[in-house]
Amino acid sequence: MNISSRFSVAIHILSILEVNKTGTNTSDFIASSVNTNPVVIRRITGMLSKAGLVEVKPGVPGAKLAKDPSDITLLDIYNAVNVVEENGLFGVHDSPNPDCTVGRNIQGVIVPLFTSAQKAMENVLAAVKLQDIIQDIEALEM
Amino acid sequence: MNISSRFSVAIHILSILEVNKTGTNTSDFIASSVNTNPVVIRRITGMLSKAGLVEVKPGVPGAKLAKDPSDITLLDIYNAVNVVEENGLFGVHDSPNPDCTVGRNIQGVIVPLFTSAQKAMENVLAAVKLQDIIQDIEALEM
DNA sequence: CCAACATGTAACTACAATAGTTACAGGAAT
DNA sequence: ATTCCTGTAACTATTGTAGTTACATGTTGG
Repeated sequence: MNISSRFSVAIHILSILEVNKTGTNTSDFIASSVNTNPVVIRRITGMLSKAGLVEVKPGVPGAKLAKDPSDITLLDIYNAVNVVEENGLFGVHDSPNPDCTVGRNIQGVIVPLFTSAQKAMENVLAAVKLQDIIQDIEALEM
Repeated sequence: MNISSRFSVAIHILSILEVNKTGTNTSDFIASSVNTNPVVIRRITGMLSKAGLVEVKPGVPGAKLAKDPSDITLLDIYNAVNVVEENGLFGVHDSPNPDCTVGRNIQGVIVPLFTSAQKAMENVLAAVKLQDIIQDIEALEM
């Protein structure tokens, strides 16, 4: 299992919108950079739009960032593309047997642990801004 | 997407082995506590056995912990049941276009970030011992 | 005003992982 | 030798992902 590449593709899309901000970034153009189908790009761009990260209008070619890159965190993007449910990173078997000491208590014990493990991961994402990604990309081009 | 419930089931299994250490914990018995099929339990127990966390022999009813509960961390269990590849929590789209500034650099930028996010999550798991789980379960019974 | 072009989205396919199930081979012990 | 258990192969159903085709809808320049 892994977290859907929608997340990494979304970061890729937003990076292009900033790096190539003077150009017209159509789904076809972005798709050729990501190396996928334009419909995949439009689907993800739609999610980013609903989350208020991107501005895009039917019929009007190209998309633009709706916010400054320093106001967008990786966690914002991660939430936008709906790759992991809130407190749902770890699957938990349901309906354990209440007639067993372990069965009737296991969920209450592990769910908070799973939640805090997930939060620790998400906190790392929250600490990185799109701006940092752009800077890293441009630094690699020097 | 979520991380397979094999992980939570494995924690459940190991907890039973400790809490009911004086009894004979067959796959049928454990399955009735987890509320699943005995084969599912045997599959997971097999993984835990390969990882050296459990002792089980063909033909001999029941399984036993191979280590002290204070020497088993949730990370050990997580690794044993193979729910997430090393550095593979986040899926990354492959073959982005090298003719594009973003395309040729995006992977180099995001992979280390993904790795550190994953590690942060795994560090939380590493900090919890099976012994802690057992204590929490028993505390809830008081 | 309409032709050309882009976005939005439904519908379908292929593929992989998960979880449950049946069936049965093989080991252990009374 | 019978009985019970573990190990495992094989199959199913379900779900999520990613790619693709097709087409309706919206915009704009000539």
